[in-house]
Amino acid sequence: MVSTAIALADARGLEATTMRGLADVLQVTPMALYKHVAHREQLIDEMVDHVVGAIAEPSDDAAASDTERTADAEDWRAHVRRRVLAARRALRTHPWAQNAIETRTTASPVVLAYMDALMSAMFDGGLSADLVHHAMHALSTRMWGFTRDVMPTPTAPDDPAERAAALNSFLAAYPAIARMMTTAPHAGQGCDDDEEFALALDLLLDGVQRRHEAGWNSA
Amino acid sequence: MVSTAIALADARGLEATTMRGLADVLQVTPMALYKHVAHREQLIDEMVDHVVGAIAEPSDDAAASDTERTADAEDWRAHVRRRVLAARRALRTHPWAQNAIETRTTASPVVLAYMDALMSAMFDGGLSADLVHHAMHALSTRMWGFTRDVMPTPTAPDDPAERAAALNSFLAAYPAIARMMTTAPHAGQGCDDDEEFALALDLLLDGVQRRHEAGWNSA
DNA sequence: CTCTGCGGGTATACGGCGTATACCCATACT
DNA sequence: AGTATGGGTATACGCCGTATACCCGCAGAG
Repeated sequence: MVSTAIALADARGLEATTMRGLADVLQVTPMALYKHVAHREQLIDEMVDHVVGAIAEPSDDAAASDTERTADAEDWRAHVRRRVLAARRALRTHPWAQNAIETRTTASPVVLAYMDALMSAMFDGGLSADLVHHAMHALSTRMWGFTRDVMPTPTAPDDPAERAAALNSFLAAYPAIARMMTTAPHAGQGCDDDEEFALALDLLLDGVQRRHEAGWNSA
Repeated sequence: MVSTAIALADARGLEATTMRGLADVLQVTPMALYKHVAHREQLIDEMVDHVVGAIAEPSDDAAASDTERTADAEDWRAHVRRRVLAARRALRTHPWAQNAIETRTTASPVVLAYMDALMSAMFDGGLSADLVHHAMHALSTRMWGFTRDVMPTPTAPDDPAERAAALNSFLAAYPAIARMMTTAPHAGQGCDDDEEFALALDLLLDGVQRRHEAGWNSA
């Protein structure tokens, strides 16, 4: 049932994954579902658990291939990075998971286990509890491997002339956006989300690492 | 009407801000609302615009008091920081705004204007289009001043004995979380969200600045 | 001064949703 | 042989967003 729900959400989104719709797919009465979950929210909880549980633990092999192996204490950064990228891979086929995860109100054991693994990698690297704490907050939902698409652009009109006009007034109204759109290397086509994500992640990990090396603490 | 809707959402959440409920508050038929908005989503669009529009532009005074004034080109970082913290202040009383903003499917002019201002501060600081682009992605939804609370802990049972037992097994199951909870400076009471936020923001801005100074580009 | 268009309100109704309550039946165990 | 029970069904309630149709008072045109 949970996997059917996941398939349904993959195909049609979380909104469209209703009790009645799911029952339909399962060729069953809506009320039958309530023999297995208490309510829709719990169904979603279980869907989240399912996909989060499927995040692969980075193996030592992967570790070896990813960076040359150095002292264990130095590895926390690569370890965290791999874990987060693994999460990204695992959740990539479940676009609904982002909203689902972010709207859960309490963390399940599976979720806690993932966070615990992340944190213990940092502790193993010698980071202070203080810094680990701040690092987790800074990572925030990025630890699940997704970023919000933050710039959904207004849809352009169909008519070419109108479109050109719309584009022009757009560029005039938002000069900085215009400048970025027209001069960034990838100008025109969409950007590489994976690269984007990795860069942002590295930015954060860099910062944490630097603070760690500087013996930083929050006081 | 929009401001009533905002008040309602402030008080009872976005979910509870239904057409019927809002109509009720306004002492009007539900259908009357549809003379002013095409559908609920548009109402939410307007609510978002309203609160985003209220984000204060940092004044030069604020700038002066925040950092000693240096060459304009050096100011981008402080400028962005102030703007984002202003956003945080403005949206703080509207907890629903986070979800609302993140679920909009196209950016309104007000939203675009805010992003444009952020980006133009960076351009003024001499950052490359490439870097500005990446910086915006890295900032992501943090540019609105909120962070997802990423660690909602399971609720503890009421009975003290049970609670202690639950806590113990919790600590045993998640050693790294346990270690952080018990040794981080703020152990026990909740953490200071503002400080947390500012730190994460600084981490990102630091990273961007360093890359800027290093003449970084994505190729 | 009447007519008319219309901005903004109302009444009713539809189809969807989550889910409470009550019933029902096959199988597995005593 | 009798019974508890896991998993299915039928029906119904109250909520939601919103389509459609009506209505009324005022503004401005003739």
